[in-house]
Amino acid sequence: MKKKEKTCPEETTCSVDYAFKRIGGKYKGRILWYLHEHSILRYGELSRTMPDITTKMLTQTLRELEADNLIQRKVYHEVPPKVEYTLTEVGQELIPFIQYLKDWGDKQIEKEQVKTI
Amino acid sequence: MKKKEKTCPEETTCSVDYAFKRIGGKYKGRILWYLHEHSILRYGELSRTMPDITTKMLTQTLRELEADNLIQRKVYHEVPPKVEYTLTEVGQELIPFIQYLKDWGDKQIEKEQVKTI
DNA sequence: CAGGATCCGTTCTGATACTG
DNA sequence: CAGTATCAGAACGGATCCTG
Repeated sequence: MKKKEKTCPEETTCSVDYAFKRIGGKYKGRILWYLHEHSILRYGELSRTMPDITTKMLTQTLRELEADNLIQRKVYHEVPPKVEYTLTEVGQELIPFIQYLKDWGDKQIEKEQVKTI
Repeated sequence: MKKKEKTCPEETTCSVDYAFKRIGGKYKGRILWYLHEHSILRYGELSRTMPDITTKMLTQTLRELEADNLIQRKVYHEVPPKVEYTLTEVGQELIPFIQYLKDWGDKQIEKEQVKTI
Protein backbone atom coordinates (compact mmCIF):
# COMPACT_ATOMS: atom_id res chain seq x y z
CA MET A 1 0.00 0.00 0.00
CA LYS A 2 2.52 2.54 1.12
CA LYS A 3 6.24 2.74 1.04
CA LYS A 4 8.03 1.77 4.18
CA GLU A 5 11.49 2.51 2.88
CA LYS A 6 11.82 5.92 4.42
CA THR A 7 12.29 4.73 7.96
CA CYS A 8 15.76 6.03 7.74
CA PRO A 9 16.63 8.08 4.68
CA GLU A 10 20.04 7.05 3.43
CA GLU A 11 23.22 7.37 5.36
CA THR A 12 22.39 7.95 8.97
CA THR A 13 22.60 5.95 12.10
CA CYS A 14 19.80 3.57 11.71
CA SER A 15 21.91 0.75 12.94
CA VAL A 16 20.52 1.70 16.30
CA ASP A 17 17.09 1.21 14.88
CA TYR A 18 18.13 -1.96 13.13
CA ALA A 19 19.48 -3.47 16.31
CA PHE A 20 16.47 -2.54 18.38
CA LYS A 21 14.18 -4.18 15.94
CA ARG A 22 16.05 -7.42 16.37
CA ILE A 23 16.15 -7.53 20.11
CA GLY A 24 13.52 -5.01 21.08
CA GLY A 25 10.57 -7.34 21.21
CA LYS A 26 8.65 -7.74 24.40
CA TYR A 27 10.39 -10.95 25.35
CA LYS A 28 13.47 -11.12 23.21
CA GLY A 29 15.87 -9.72 25.73
CA ARG A 30 14.78 -12.18 28.36
CA ILE A 31 14.89 -15.15 26.04
CA LEU A 32 18.38 -14.29 24.95
CA TRP A 33 19.40 -13.80 28.54
CA TYR A 34 18.00 -17.10 29.73
CA LEU A 35 19.62 -18.89 26.84
CA HIS A 36 22.84 -17.30 27.87
CA GLU A 37 22.42 -18.40 31.47
CA HIS A 38 21.50 -21.96 30.64
CA SER A 39 23.39 -22.43 27.39
CA ILE A 40 20.71 -24.69 26.07
CA LEU A 41 17.00 -24.83 26.74
CA ARG A 42 14.08 -26.83 25.49
CA TYR A 43 10.84 -25.26 24.50
CA GLY A 44 9.08 -26.34 27.67
CA GLU A 45 11.90 -25.10 29.84
CA LEU A 46 11.72 -21.69 28.31
CA SER A 47 8.02 -21.75 28.78
CA ARG A 48 8.34 -22.57 32.44
CA THR A 49 11.05 -20.02 32.96
CA MET A 50 8.78 -17.34 31.64
CA PRO A 51 5.28 -18.18 32.82
CA ASP A 52 3.90 -14.90 31.58
CA ILE A 53 4.44 -15.65 27.93
CA THR A 54 1.88 -17.66 26.02
CA THR A 55 2.90 -20.48 23.73
CA LYS A 56 1.88 -18.41 20.80
CA MET A 57 4.12 -15.52 21.69
CA LEU A 58 6.93 -17.76 22.71
CA THR A 59 6.87 -19.62 19.44
CA GLN A 60 6.52 -16.46 17.47
CA THR A 61 9.35 -14.76 19.28
CA LEU A 62 11.60 -17.78 18.95
CA ARG A 63 10.97 -17.88 15.23
CA GLU A 64 11.85 -14.25 14.88
CA LEU A 65 15.04 -14.68 16.79
CA GLU A 66 15.85 -17.65 14.65
CA ALA A 67 15.13 -15.75 11.46
CA ASP A 68 17.48 -13.04 12.65
CA ASN A 69 20.08 -15.66 13.32
CA LEU A 70 20.35 -14.90 17.00
CA ILE A 71 19.33 -18.33 18.19
CA GLN A 72 19.50 -21.81 16.78
CA ARG A 73 16.71 -24.31 16.81
CA LYS A 74 17.50 -27.97 16.85
CA VAL A 75 14.72 -30.44 16.35
CA TYR A 76 14.96 -34.05 17.43
CA HIS A 77 12.61 -36.10 15.35
CA GLU A 78 11.48 -38.46 18.01
CA VAL A 79 8.44 -39.17 20.11
CA PRO A 80 7.79 -37.22 22.19
CA PRO A 81 9.26 -34.36 20.23
CA LYS A 82 12.20 -32.44 21.55
CA VAL A 83 13.46 -29.09 20.46
CA GLU A 84 16.48 -27.33 21.81
CA TYR A 85 17.36 -23.71 21.55
CA THR A 86 20.80 -22.21 21.81
CA LEU A 87 22.41 -18.90 21.06
CA THR A 88 24.21 -18.52 17.77
CA GLU A 89 27.54 -16.79 17.65
CA VAL A 90 25.86 -13.63 16.57
CA GLY A 91 23.50 -14.00 19.48
CA GLN A 92 26.42 -14.48 21.83
CA GLU A 93 27.80 -11.17 20.73
CA LEU A 94 24.80 -9.50 22.25
CA ILE A 95 25.30 -10.94 25.69
CA PRO A 96 27.84 -8.43 27.02
CA PHE A 97 25.53 -5.68 26.15
CA ILE A 98 22.50 -7.34 27.67
CA GLN A 99 24.62 -7.84 30.73
CA TYR A 100 25.34 -4.14 30.79
CA LEU A 101 21.69 -3.37 30.39
CA LYS A 102 20.79 -5.79 33.14
CA ASP A 103 23.24 -4.20 35.52
CA TRP A 104 21.84 -0.84 34.70
CA GLY A 105 18.35 -2.15 35.30
CA ASP A 106 19.33 -3.61 38.64
CA LYS A 107 20.75 -0.30 39.69
CA GLN A 108 17.65 1.61 38.70
CA ILE A 109 15.40 -0.84 40.47
CA GLU A 110 17.38 -0.44 43.65
CA LYS A 111 17.14 3.30 43.40
CA GLU A 112 13.41 3.15 43.01
CA GLN A 113 13.05 0.92 46.00
CA VAL A 114 15.05 3.27 48.12
CA LYS A 115 12.75 6.09 47.13
CA THR A 116 9.67 4.05 47.86
CA ILE A 117 10.73 3.51 51.42
CA MET B 1 -8.63 -7.20 36.13
CA LYS B 2 -5.74 -9.54 36.46
CA LYS B 3 -2.48 -9.43 38.27
CA LYS B 4 0.47 -8.23 36.34
CA GLU B 5 2.95 -8.82 39.09
CA LYS B 6 4.14 -12.15 37.88
CA THR B 7 6.13 -10.86 34.97
CA CYS B 8 9.11 -12.13 36.79
CA PRO B 9 8.43 -14.27 39.85
CA GLU B 10 10.62 -13.06 42.66
CA GLU B 11 14.34 -12.89 42.55
CA THR B 12 15.30 -13.42 38.99
CA THR B 13 16.64 -11.34 36.24
CA CYS B 14 13.79 -9.10 35.29
CA SER B 15 16.11 -6.20 35.22
CA VAL B 16 16.56 -7.19 31.63
CA ASP B 17 12.88 -6.77 31.14
CA TYR B 18 12.85 -3.59 33.16
CA ALA B 19 15.57 -2.06 31.05
CA PHE B 20 14.04 -3.05 27.76
CA LYS B 21 10.79 -1.47 28.70
CA ARG B 22 12.54 1.80 29.24
CA ILE B 23 14.48 1.93 26.04
CA GLY B 24 12.64 -0.51 23.86
CA GLY B 25 10.17 1.83 22.28
CA LYS B 26 10.13 2.25 18.57
CA TYR B 27 12.11 5.47 18.66
CA LYS B 28 13.68 5.60 22.06
CA GLY B 29 17.03 4.25 21.06
CA ARG B 30 17.37 6.73 18.28
CA ILE B 31 16.27 9.67 20.37
CA LEU B 32 18.77 8.81 23.06
CA TRP B 33 21.43 8.38 20.47
CA TYR B 34 20.79 11.71 18.79
CA LEU B 35 20.71 13.45 22.13
CA HIS B 36 24.05 11.88 22.84
CA GLU B 37 25.48 13.05 19.54
CA HIS B 38 24.23 16.60 19.85
CA SER B 39 24.21 17.00 23.63
CA ILE B 40 21.20 19.25 23.46
CA LEU B 41 18.34 19.41 21.02
CA ARG B 42 15.16 21.37 20.66
CA TYR B 43 11.89 19.76 19.84
CA GLY B 44 11.96 20.91 16.25
CA GLU B 45 15.51 19.73 15.78
CA LEU B 46 14.62 16.27 16.95
CA SER B 47 11.66 16.34 14.67
CA ARG B 48 13.77 17.24 11.69
CA THR B 49 16.42 14.71 12.57
CA MET B 50 13.82 11.98 12.49
CA PRO B 51 11.40 12.87 9.72
CA ASP B 52 9.63 9.55 10.04
CA ILE B 53 8.24 10.24 13.47
CA THR B 54 5.04 12.19 13.88
CA THR B 55 4.69 14.97 16.42
CA LYS B 56 2.37 12.80 18.40
CA MET B 57 4.80 9.95 18.72
CA LEU B 58 7.74 12.24 19.29
CA THR B 59 5.97 14.01 22.11
CA GLN B 60 4.73 10.79 23.58
CA THR B 61 8.12 9.16 23.43
CA LEU B 62 9.84 12.17 24.90
CA ARG B 63 7.41 12.20 27.80
CA GLU B 64 8.04 8.57 28.49
CA LEU B 65 11.76 9.05 28.44
CA GLU B 66 11.34 11.99 30.76
CA ALA B 67 9.13 10.02 33.12
CA ASP B 68 11.80 7.34 33.23
CA ASN B 69 14.35 9.98 34.00
CA LEU B 70 16.45 9.29 30.94
CA ILE B 71 16.12 12.74 29.46
CA GLN B 72 15.52 16.18 30.83
CA ARG B 73 13.08 18.67 29.45
CA LYS B 74 13.74 22.33 29.88
CA VAL B 75 11.05 24.78 28.96
CA TYR B 76 11.74 28.40 28.22
CA HIS B 77 8.64 30.38 28.90
CA GLU B 78 8.92 32.83 26.07
CA VAL B 79 7.31 33.55 22.77
CA PRO B 80 7.80 31.63 20.62
CA PRO B 81 8.19 28.73 23.00
CA LYS B 82 11.42 26.87 23.25
CA VAL B 83 12.04 23.50 24.74
CA GLU B 84 15.35 21.80 25.05
CA TYR B 85 16.04 18.16 25.67
CA THR B 86 19.17 16.69 27.13
CA LEU B 87 20.22 13.36 28.54
CA THR B 88 20.13 12.92 32.27
CA GLU B 89 22.97 11.20 34.02
CA VAL B 90 21.01 8.01 34.07
CA GLY B 91 20.40 8.42 30.38
CA GLN B 92 24.10 8.95 29.79
CA GLU B 93 24.79 5.62 31.38
CA LEU B 94 22.96 3.94 28.57
CA ILE B 95 25.10 5.44 25.87
CA PRO B 96 27.90 2.88 25.96
CA PHE B 97 25.41 0.17 25.46
CA ILE B 98 23.66 1.95 22.64
CA GLN B 99 27.06 2.49 21.11
CA TYR B 100 27.73 -1.20 21.39
CA LEU B 101 24.39 -1.99 19.92
CA LYS B 102 24.96 0.40 17.08
CA ASP B 103 28.30 -1.14 16.27
CA TRP B 104 26.75 -4.56 16.29
CA GLY B 105 23.98 -3.31 14.03
CA ASP B 106 26.47 -1.82 11.60
CA LYS B 107 28.28 -5.11 11.44
CA GLN B 108 25.14 -7.09 10.79
CA ILE B 109 24.02 -4.70 8.11
CA GLU B 110 27.32 -5.08 6.34
CA LYS B 111 27.07 -8.83 6.49
CA GLU B 112 23.64 -8.77 4.99
CA GLN B 113 24.76 -6.58 2.17
CA VAL B 114 27.59 -8.89 1.34
CA LYS B 115 25.17 -11.77 1.11
CA THR B 116 22.78 -9.81 -1.04
CA ILE B 117 25.45 -9.15 -3.64
C1' DC C 1 7.45 26.82 18.18
C1' DA C 2 5.92 23.01 20.65
C1' DG C 3 2.81 20.68 21.32
C1' DG C 4 -2.60 18.78 22.47
C1' DA C 5 -6.82 16.40 20.81
C1' DT C 6 -9.27 13.23 17.69
C1' DC C 7 -10.10 9.71 14.82
C1' DC C 8 -8.99 5.45 13.00
C1' DG C 9 -6.54 1.57 10.81
C1' DT C 10 -2.81 -1.77 11.86
C1' DT C 11 -0.24 -4.47 14.70
C1' DC C 12 0.52 -6.83 18.69
C1' DT C 13 -0.92 -9.89 22.53
C1' DG C 14 -3.49 -12.97 24.88
C1' DA C 15 -7.05 -16.81 25.70
C1' DT C 16 -8.57 -20.83 24.17
C1' DA C 17 -8.90 -25.02 21.65
C1' DC C 18 -6.67 -28.37 18.90
C1' DT C 19 -2.69 -31.53 16.68
C1' DG C 20 1.42 -34.52 15.01
C1' DC D 1 6.28 -32.29 24.00
C1' DA D 2 6.13 -28.64 21.01
C1' DG D 3 3.79 -26.50 18.86
C1' DT D 4 -0.59 -24.51 15.29
C1' DA D 5 -5.08 -22.11 14.46
C1' DT D 6 -8.51 -18.88 15.43
C1' DC D 7 -10.51 -15.00 17.34
C1' DA D 8 -11.00 -10.83 19.94
C1' DG D 9 -9.32 -7.07 22.60
C1' DA D 10 -5.61 -3.89 23.58
C1' DA D 11 -1.89 -1.19 22.34
C1' DC D 12 0.52 1.22 18.91
C1' DG D 13 1.20 4.38 15.24
C1' DG D 14 -0.16 7.79 11.88
C1' DA D 15 -2.96 11.70 9.69
C1' DT D 16 -5.14 15.72 10.49
C1' DC D 17 -6.68 19.71 12.75
C1' DC D 18 -6.29 22.88 16.63
C1' DT D 19 -3.96 26.04 20.35
C1' DG D 20 -1.12 28.94 23.84
